Amino acid sequence: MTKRDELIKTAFELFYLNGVHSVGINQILAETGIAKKTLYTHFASKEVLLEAVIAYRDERFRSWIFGLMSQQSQAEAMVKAMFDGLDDWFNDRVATLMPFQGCFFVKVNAEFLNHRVNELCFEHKQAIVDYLAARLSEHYPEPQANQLANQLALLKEGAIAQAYLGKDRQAAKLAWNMAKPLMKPAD
Amino acid sequence: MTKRDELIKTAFELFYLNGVHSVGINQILAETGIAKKTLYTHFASKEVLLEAVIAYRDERFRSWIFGLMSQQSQAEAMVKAMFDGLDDWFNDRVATLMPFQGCFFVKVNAEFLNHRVNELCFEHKQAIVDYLAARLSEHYPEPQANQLANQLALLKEGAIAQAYLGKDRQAAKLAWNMAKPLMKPAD
DNA sequence: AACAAAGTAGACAAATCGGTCTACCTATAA
DNA sequence: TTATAGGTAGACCGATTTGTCTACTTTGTT
Repeated sequence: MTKRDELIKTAFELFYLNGVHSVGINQILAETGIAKKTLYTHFASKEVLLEAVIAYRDERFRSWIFGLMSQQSQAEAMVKAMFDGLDDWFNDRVATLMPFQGCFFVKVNAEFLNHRVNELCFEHKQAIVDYLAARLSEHYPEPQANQLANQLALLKEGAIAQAYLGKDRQAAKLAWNMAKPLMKPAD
Repeated sequence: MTKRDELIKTAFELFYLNGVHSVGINQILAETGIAKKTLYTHFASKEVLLEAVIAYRDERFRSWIFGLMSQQSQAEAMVKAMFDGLDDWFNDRVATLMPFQGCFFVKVNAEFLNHRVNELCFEHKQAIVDYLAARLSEHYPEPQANQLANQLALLKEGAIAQAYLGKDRQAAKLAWNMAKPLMKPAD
């Protein structure tokens, strides 16, 4: 792992747990044992580092969840794979992600206003809705496929919120119980 | 309005928009025109001020939404009142709240870890689930009433998340569409 | 009238922030 | 061999942070 990757990974862990503004550059350096100059040769500023961290988490999260969903060809099985994946995440059975501490993008988004990172966080969420809509459009006519994608995205966000702040680690199962009847009409 | 209340209100507005750690004490003082010493006679620290701000928002939000829900005696009408209220909130038709910028408690919670404010944010969310469960227990047997309360809370959190980060101001309507069939079994 | 509480204005301290810089040390590739 | 890139250690800068303090003024109550 390059120094650059080490910095991104450690910065993500600290940002995810404590928030972006609570974590100083010096804390990241102390944790990694990397010199300050090295950080600033790879990243022009803390903000640029944060953008790289967002891209890192985005890639990791999406390839994980899309990997699960892409293994299923049927619409209902695909959606179930998503909620089963969330259930694994909430209960710390996903090694590739960190121990569950809510949604990183929701957290980062909360600390900024009218900022570039807000757009990056939005794009992550939008990418998931887009994937859902694209997959569902093979099994449902429009505009049902699109509406269903939005319903499922709402259930997914609700599950994450309830699992984290609501401390309900079973929230993914509850969400799937509500999602299942929505899938019935077609498929 | 006392100086103390002015400080709480302005601090809330700034924290809500920009995040707690992004807003300095001096910024709150400049906005209110109040002297620094006055702030520290009312609040021992920024943290104590934040706790007062959380209590302020908690009281405002709960009395608003419970006020809407308590006007309805039927279970379905009560729940619809909640989602109608959320729809008004998302679309800035609620004067008593601020222009919609997501959930304050979710945002504050994101900036802290293993901290007293995390507990206060949790308590706010729990109070709403508790109210829902109590009202529903008059119309549904246990454990259905309790499960329904958790389902509705998940839909509410999902709607807030989608309305804010997902930029879907119609999310409350979508959530109510999913909530409505859940109410049918009894009532 | 007098006293206590609450207010203002702002200097100040100590710590921390992001970011720059110097001086030196590898490692690799031309 | 030698140049170039990437690395370390850490002093340093200016700005900003929370919080304290002094000196003075206003306000309300007894």
